[in-house]
Amino acid sequence: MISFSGTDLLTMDTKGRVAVPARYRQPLSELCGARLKITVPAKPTDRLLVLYPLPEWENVQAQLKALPSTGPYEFLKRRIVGHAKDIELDKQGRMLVPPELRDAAQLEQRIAIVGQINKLEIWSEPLYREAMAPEQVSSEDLEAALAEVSL
Amino acid sequence: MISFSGTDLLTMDTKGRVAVPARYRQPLSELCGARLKITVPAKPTDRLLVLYPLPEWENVQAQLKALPSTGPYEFLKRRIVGHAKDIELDKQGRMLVPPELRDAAQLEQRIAIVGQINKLEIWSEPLYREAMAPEQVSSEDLEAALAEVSL
DNA sequence: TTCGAAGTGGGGAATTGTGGGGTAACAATT
DNA sequence: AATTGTTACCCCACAATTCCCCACTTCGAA
Repeated sequence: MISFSGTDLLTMDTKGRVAVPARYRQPLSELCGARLKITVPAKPTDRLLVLYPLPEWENVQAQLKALPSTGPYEFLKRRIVGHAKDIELDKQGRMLVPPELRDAAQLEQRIAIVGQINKLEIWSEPLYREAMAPEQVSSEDLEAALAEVSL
Repeated sequence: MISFSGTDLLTMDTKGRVAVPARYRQPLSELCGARLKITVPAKPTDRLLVLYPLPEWENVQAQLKALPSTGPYEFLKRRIVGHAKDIELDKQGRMLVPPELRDAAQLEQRIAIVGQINKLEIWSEPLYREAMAPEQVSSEDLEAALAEVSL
């Protein structure tokens, strides 16, 4: 299985195309013929997109399917599955981000692609910087979280 | 398992390459084919990079993956995994530090590589000197910490 | 003083990211 | 059904970066 990590700062061109970082291309091609699924994240306030290799997506979808159709579960399922679209890469290794998802994540020219183990996150670069700024988390909370891991 | 210790003062060239201290090369090659992972430290205010041999990184990543996707945990995971990139050494035993990490740690020409048991730290030399200055820690705090160990 | 190992620098080829033109596919409209 | 317009995908092209190789230099040990 692939493991995604690291950030790539890229530009989305006027046609809405974004290059998938070269280091992922061969692994993705071997794993699933570079067939991917793109959708919105679980939290409606988060401004980013998530990109799964198809096998990973199957796993996500199975978990969602098992949820009851009530309240927040139904919301979650409807939101995530309802926004999910297929992605393939063109011959230069680029994906075409669907317009409605571009809007949803407020993507402009500058993009950050962030590896998160089983998925890629796609951010507007300015929004990503904001989200990663130190003041986004109190140092007490962070210290507390750090106490639970040994790095 | 390798144990890193000691400080090496080196220079990063204009292409962003830094020599890995020679005494680590053979052990690293035997342990994991000199495959490493470089990323940022947990605290967003710290200006340095951390370098793990791949087996050590697997351990770190497993711990992070187990964290919930909420509040400071999500921040921590997104930050550390999101910045982690693969490193291999060229034939002269140098690594190429990715540009976005160079920036994050404010690396310039003069670099300090500091062994820390299971990982290497990579500092800008001036920032390292600063961080190691006596006034960076209150002597009361230090005394308190010292009470917990016998050296 | 010589030798070897380690750190440093740079040339040149290959890869990667980016932009844009042309054309085929599709939808919407007349 | 014909026309128009839009979109997506192919190709080519350019620039920047990365990678590979070779070479110089410094320093300590023999």
